[in-house]
Amino acid sequence: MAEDWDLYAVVRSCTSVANTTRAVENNNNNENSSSSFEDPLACLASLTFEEDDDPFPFPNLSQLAETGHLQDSYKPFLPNADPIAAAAIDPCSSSSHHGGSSSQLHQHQRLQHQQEQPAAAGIGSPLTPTSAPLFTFAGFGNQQQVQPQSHQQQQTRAQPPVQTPRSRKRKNQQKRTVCHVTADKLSSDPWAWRKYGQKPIKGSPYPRNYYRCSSSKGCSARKQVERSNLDSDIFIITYTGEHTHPKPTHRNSLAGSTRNKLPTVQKPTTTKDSAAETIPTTSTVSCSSPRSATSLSPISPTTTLSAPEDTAAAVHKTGDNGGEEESVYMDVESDEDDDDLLIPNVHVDEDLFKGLEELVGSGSNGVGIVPTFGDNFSSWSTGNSAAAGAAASGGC
DNA sequence: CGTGTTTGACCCGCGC
DNA sequence: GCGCGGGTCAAACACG
Repeated sequence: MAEDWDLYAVVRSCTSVANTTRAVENNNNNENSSSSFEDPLACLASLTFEEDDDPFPFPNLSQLAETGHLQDSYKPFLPNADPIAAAAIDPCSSSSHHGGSSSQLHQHQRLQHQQEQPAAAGIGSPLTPTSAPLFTFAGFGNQQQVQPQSHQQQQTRAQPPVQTPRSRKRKNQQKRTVCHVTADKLSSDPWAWRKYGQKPIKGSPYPRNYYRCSSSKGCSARKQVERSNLDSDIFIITYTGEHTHPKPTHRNSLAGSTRNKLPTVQKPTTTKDSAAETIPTTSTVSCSSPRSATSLSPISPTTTLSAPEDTAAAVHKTGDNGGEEESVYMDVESDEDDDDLLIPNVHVDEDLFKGLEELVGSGSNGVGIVPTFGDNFSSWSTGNSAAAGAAASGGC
């Protein structure tokens, strides 16, 4: 079991975790972000974690891939991926995805546009739909430094990067990594995330969820998850801050993490138009948790799945898109100076989902098997919410 | 008891 | 300077 988990963890880690810093550096060296597209696994080389830090040294993905198992999973990330699918998830549209809503993202993206230099073709791809990286990994690989939007502003303001009492860094001052992932692959990373807030976003029917790393106190890593209002199948994950600790191998306690709470009917977050959907990125990731583990779904840690009504939709879309394009696009804003452990997208084996879907049935909520979003997404509708979540995030 | 989610209130960055 | 809106806090509650 443990081994199985490890495998998942490893795979996930490999697929998803990218060292921002290194990735950036590496990619910068390549200058040609597209290179990463061409070699989806290339990004793995830039994985962030030190061996010491990572209890699960990355296996030979290439080998795995050769075996075919991963190959299928990664197909989508391969160069030959279907362009159409790419278009579907066109990162470029990210700005549009948000609709005018997430201003930050917008700004961020705008900034990107502005600041992206020729060399930045990589993420730039997101700018060019046709060339847009179909998948996530490309994104990872393409992580590139983007000046936080407000750098300029910050300079002008000459505000000390001092944290406010609320430890709120100036907007855009933090490193940010934006990922676009499909619902079924939403969130999966080895870290444990704890939700600390949810806010309706103006202009977007979906609320934005705020998570902070709960693996370690004092860890400043945070992530925001919101649905694209243009494509409900796409989730926009924004990582900020850095993990100040190695990837969690296990959690001290699973209490609460595996709660089997019924989906709380999330009342519409006060916002006017907010549909109040909570994204289940759940946080909890108990990697070594026995229960979470594989027993349920080795899905991604904070996996997000689809909401009941969306469940089918999400699945369908996925299929429509060609299946699996994990369309994840991610761009990174970061300084190269630190060891970023920004969490990247994790790719969850599509086959797994397919299998689960089959088990559950398209219309079903997948009770007991496949975690699905509650009506509001705030919690797993299945009884295994936590487990699923754990699985999701921990790769268990 | 420890950890997680929910959610209203508050803080404050930012545009006007 | 003002107001909007995003980000965070923290109490209440749930779960194992």
